[in-house]
Amino acid sequence: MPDSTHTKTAQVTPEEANRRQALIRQSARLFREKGYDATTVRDIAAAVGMRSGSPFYHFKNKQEILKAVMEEGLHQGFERIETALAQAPSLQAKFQTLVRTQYGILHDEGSEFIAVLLYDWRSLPAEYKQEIIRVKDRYDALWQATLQELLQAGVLGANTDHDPEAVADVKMARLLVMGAINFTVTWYKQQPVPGHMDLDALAERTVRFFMRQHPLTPTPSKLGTPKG
Amino acid sequence: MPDSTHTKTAQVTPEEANRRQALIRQSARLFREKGYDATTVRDIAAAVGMRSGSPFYHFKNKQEILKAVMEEGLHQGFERIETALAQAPSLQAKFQTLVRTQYGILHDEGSEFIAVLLYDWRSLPAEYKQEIIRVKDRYDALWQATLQELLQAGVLGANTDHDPEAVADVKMARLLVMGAINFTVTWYKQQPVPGHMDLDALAERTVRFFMRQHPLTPTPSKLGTPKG
DNA sequence: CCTACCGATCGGTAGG
DNA sequence: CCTACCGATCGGTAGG
Repeated sequence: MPDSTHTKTAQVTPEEANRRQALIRQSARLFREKGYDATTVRDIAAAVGMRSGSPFYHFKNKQEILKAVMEEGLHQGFERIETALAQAPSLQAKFQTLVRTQYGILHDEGSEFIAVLLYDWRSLPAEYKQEIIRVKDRYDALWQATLQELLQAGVLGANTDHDPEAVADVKMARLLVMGAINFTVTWYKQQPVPGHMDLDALAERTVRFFMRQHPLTPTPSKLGTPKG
Repeated sequence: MPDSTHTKTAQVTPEEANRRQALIRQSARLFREKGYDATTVRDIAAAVGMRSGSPFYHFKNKQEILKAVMEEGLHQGFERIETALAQAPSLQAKFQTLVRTQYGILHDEGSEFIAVLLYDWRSLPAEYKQEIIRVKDRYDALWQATLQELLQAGVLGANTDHDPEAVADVKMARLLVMGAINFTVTWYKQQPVPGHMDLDALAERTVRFFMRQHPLTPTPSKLGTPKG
């Protein structure tokens, strides 16, 4: 239908971009639901009203669709988190909005991209992984910076007997906190039931578990500190 | 080779049990490495020195192999955790051994079963899921009991302004702590490099992040408590 | 547990 | 983007 001379690397029509976006969105939904391997290209084509071979007009192969889903998730997520952080009035609010935003990214309807990244990372070819990691590093850096501030302020985690400057400690805190939150993709499910814990409640409980209301005066450490 | 009249539901020879165990072990290794879907029955057969059709002498289908892998993991894990808890001299030691043991279960060589459960849960048919969940509930109960004690003692998490009796709080704490630990399957990798963080160090850092050395006197809550 | 095999599915392509 | 199709792979089975 598009009569433009599309040489694939040249410009794409807005119409083509739309179709491509539809494929990415529906693929994310299907991957999240059944997994990358269990989703066939035929499933994806059917979800956007195409015939089985047509997705390959937009993507070289199935793996490129997966890569596109993950990139979309990281870009959307980065923007959402950056915006949220910019509006937070305090350090405590930064953490709260970080957690709440991440839960939205993971669990909002139509936002299945990052869950797919978490679930189907193994299915991504090694070459593609490198490209995605580069974007993911920027995403993680937003977390890292905020968590470092929280550690320095002495309001994150159960103790203050760590060196708040130590990158290793900040990184460990990030991996544990993000791990706890990201792992909710395996057990949390939104439900429109009155008594059910919604994303606000989930975020509030998470924040309360990880963040102190008031800074602690450092307690004498009972565990030996390895060196230095 | 086995000349016994094996009617499949009747008794199995020790030799058959051995072969079955070998299939489970090698399947776990392959599933962990490549994922359930990406592992073929031919891969599994080759790993134990069988021909492609022979695993079906021991298992009705591929999904039953997955189920067996998960069951094996839960049984082994339950025993390891139960034993470890029984030997812990104090409440603090209980948490430390719980965390360290879980890391062993997730990352020890030859202990890929639970990682497969975490990674490939989606691939398990619904009927099988129910059976596995029954065993998993007992496993989680060991954690739940210990975490409840820790919350009551006021040494777990960043705050004490929760009701230590509230089951919902204990459950949330368990999901967050186990989530953080279980999520390490996505980023932690054992390496025999001198400077590399080993499982002991990983456990120590985790414990230090989640557990206070000394109980806190309850701080006045700044967040509104929803009801009651 | 092997041999020999099948039916179905699936990613991907040629040619318009 | 459709039509028509292919080559390969894969889970699973019959029959010994």
